[in-house]
Amino acid sequence: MSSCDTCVVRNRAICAGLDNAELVTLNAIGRRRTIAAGEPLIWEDDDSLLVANVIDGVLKLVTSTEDGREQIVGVAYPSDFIGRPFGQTTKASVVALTEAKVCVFARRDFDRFAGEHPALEHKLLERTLAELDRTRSWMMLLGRKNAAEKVATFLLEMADRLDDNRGCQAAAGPATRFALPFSRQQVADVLGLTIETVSRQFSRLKADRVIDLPSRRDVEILDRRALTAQAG
Amino acid sequence: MSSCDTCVVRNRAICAGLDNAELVTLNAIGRRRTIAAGEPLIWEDDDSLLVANVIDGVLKLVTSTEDGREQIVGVAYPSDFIGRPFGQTTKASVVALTEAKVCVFARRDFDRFAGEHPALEHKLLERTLAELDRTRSWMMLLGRKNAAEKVATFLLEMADRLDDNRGCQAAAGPATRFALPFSRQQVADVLGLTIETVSRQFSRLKADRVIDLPSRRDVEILDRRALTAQAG
DNA sequence: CGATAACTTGACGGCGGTCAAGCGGCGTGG
DNA sequence: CCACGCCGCTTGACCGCCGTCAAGTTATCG
Repeated sequence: MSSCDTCVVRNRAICAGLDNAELVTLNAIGRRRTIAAGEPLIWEDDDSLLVANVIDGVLKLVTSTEDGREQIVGVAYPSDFIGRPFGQTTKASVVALTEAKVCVFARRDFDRFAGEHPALEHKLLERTLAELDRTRSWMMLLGRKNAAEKVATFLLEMADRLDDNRGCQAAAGPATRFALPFSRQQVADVLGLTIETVSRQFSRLKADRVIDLPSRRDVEILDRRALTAQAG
Repeated sequence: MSSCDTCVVRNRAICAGLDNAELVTLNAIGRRRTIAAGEPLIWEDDDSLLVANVIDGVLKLVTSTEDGREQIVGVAYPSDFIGRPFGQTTKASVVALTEAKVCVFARRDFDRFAGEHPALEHKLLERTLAELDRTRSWMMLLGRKNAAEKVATFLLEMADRLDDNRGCQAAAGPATRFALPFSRQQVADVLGLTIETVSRQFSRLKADRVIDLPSRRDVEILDRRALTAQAG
């Protein structure tokens, strides 16, 4: 049963402004889909056929050059919107990093629905503006920060973003311990580094007792102050 | 006289969807302003008090670290929208690169007007989505391209973007000769390089007869094919 | 014509990329 | 239950690109 009634991101996603009648209409043109970790939802340079809301899980937006270099240009968390409405082609592939649940729409249907529902477009606009802000601050990181600063900034951002999805745990501020949804290679692809450099920076931070790495995917921030100081 | 009637970007900016009555209202809350080259319009971390449409000229959006490193995160050309509606603070300063004419609005006034005019919000959404696409492809450049590829990509993009503003010259395709609105340092700040590296890449391209540099600010593309090949 | 800022060019070194080997956790199969 | 292999990750050695520092050159403007 794929009803908006039971949707866990009902009040956070762009659907938040819609009334029940509108939700019924939206429900009729969308459908839920589960994507296994590592599976793509949208291919780079595809005709932009799909858009979607993330219900659960984490996905990456990635662009690559012909010779195989990759750059992760965005990460989508629950309640985030993915895809490119009102456009011809998407410039990035979307791939699930964890098992993910999404609510997908054919772009044509979504475009039409959006055109008739300004409240939805407004939500989408706010979200897009916020994403643009985040992307721009990431440009600063890519263009002007060194490896140590990149990794420190990354860990702090992960603590913030993953925290948002811990549900109702007393709005406890940023997490100090979390499971990375990224492999080392994917961290490298986010930061514009190589896997070896990322690994060395992680090891250094662990040796300096700024973080602990209880397992490959788990991170515990031991000294947030030190990490912030290194973030540039 | 600052009327929309005579506005040269009337049909390209986000105002394009508005009828005459709406324009009168918009006209009432906005005013034209001229900014000298090098002068700021918006300061980083300011309360987001202003938004604006670019009428003429080129402006940079720039973020900087406490220790003075700069990264240009966007460039605004005529008909582009600048500023951050619906938000608290802006994350970037806006500074004119050339003398610039803009149509400025108090953010509060603009937010209200936008809320009442879905057609305007729709235009703004399309524009923001396009800017996000461009920004993401720039992340690829910053994170994964080397100096030669960065400079080649930059020159090709400049040829395209500046071409858009040559007016009605028979839609002649990308320009082969143009005046950079950037100093060498600003090119470096766009590409995440140093001024010396930019200068060396320019010199190399000139020596290889891929481009000519008739003066400091002027560029002529002699061998577009070679430049494209080097863009990665 | 001189002062100043913008740019170019050269010498050099370090950060981070490349290549390669070693490690370790986990799943599979004997 | 243990042996084995695989894959992701770590670590080391080396080197090249590009940043840094410094000097020289060219435009621009009083």
